[in-house]
Amino acid sequence: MPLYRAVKRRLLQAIESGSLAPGSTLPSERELATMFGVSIGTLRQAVGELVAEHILVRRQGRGTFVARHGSERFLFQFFHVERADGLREAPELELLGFERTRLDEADAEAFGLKPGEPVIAIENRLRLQGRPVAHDRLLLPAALYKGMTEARFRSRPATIYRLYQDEHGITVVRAHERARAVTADRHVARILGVAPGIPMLQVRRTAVTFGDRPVEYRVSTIHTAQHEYVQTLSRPR
Amino acid sequence: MPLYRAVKRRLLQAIESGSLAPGSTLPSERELATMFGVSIGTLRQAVGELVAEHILVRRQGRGTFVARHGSERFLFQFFHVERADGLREAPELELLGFERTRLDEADAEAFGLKPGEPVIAIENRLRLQGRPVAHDRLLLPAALYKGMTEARFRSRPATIYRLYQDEHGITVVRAHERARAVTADRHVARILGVAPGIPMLQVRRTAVTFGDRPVEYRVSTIHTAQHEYVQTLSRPR
DNA sequence: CCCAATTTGTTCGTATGTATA
DNA sequence: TTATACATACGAACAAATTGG
Repeated sequence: MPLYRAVKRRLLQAIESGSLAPGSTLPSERELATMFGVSIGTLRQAVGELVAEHILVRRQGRGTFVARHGSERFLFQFFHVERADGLREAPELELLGFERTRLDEADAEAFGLKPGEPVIAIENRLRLQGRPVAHDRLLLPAALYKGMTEARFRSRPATIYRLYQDEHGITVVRAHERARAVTADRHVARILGVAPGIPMLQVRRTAVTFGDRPVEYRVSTIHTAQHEYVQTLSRPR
Repeated sequence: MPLYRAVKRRLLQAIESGSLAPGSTLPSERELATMFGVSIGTLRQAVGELVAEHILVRRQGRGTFVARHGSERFLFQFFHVERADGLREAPELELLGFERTRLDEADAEAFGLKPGEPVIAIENRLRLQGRPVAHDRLLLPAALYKGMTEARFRSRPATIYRLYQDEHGITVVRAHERARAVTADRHVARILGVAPGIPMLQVRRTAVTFGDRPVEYRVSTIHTAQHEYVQTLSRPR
């Protein structure tokens, strides 16, 4: 294995273990190079890959930081519903339900966990421009979110992913999504104020942290009459 | 502007202008560095960015090449419908229609071009596991696809994007997509053999080449009863 | 099968530029 | 202004992969 990859691994371990917390500043490149016993060029190559993966952020004149959630930009990366005319806005979120339960067969399959696993189930309504647009159902493995309470969830200052990170040390690094068209069931129709049976976009997302460990499973049901689900694809990795 | 960016621009211009064709081999790094009058490190930095953008491909011991379409991987990058159980397969494609027409108001808006622009309109049916799963309607600016005929389109050996590249020198570098749930209209329902009115996933894609110039507009209508639309999201750029 | 030439990959180190506090 | 940090540019040396003889 190349030396710079070994350095990258050690940095990644420090981040995953929490000894380098999100938002914290790394030692300077010169110091890190000395610590690891490599040249500054090699150190920069290791850091460069972590920057490319959005795990670190470099700022000229200031330093290198462990990336954290919460920026506007990041929000839109994981929530990219916008009005058909292209207007983007942060969603307004209402907590409709919060309960502790256990994974049933179907959810366990989709989540990649075992049936019976204790989970926290959360239900949200999202509004854009004041109008209800989406319904979310979240499942969180209870074992990872010790001390999570409805009050805490309700009173969080920033985004959900930021809450995971700040309160539970969980950093979402990637998410897999699967989309399909469904008809609105009575439950969702009532919550969003639409007629049952109309077509809705259903997005099932599994969010993972380092090592592809699942940390959140979410089913979003989106009313796409006035809004659309957007993304950009680039050439393969 | 940093020197390596100037070098990158010159390389990019050579690719866009066609003097470096897709699939061709670049001169060695040492030669390029001499040609551009920069150090090999600076040359490598310029090439490195183009590699990161998937415009060039480096192979140790062999050389550096201008990337081309056509790999299986690339296909899946832009066509990512798979069976609900996760099975992935290349789609079987049937050409249903091929005609020359002009952009109407609505399509022009979505495509980012002027109404009345001459276009080639193509209609396809896609099958997976032998069953009709999606309907595509493509619009191509006729000005960019001179000499395109139905016979040529029908007899292409590889993917559509590869055809664009080989026959018309058009390299698709990125695509923007907007998804929504709709009800199947009579036309699409008949083609896919489903009941009119059932929910379908509609994906509208604009494919662009260098400089964000649109080169294809496509509306896919996907039957998501047995199949799903999949993707992976990573942290922000 | 091995060798030699070629090409990219990795590592090193130094010097200078630019942004920030 | 000064100090510190990352950014850019240079170039040398060796490693690893590939190709052809």
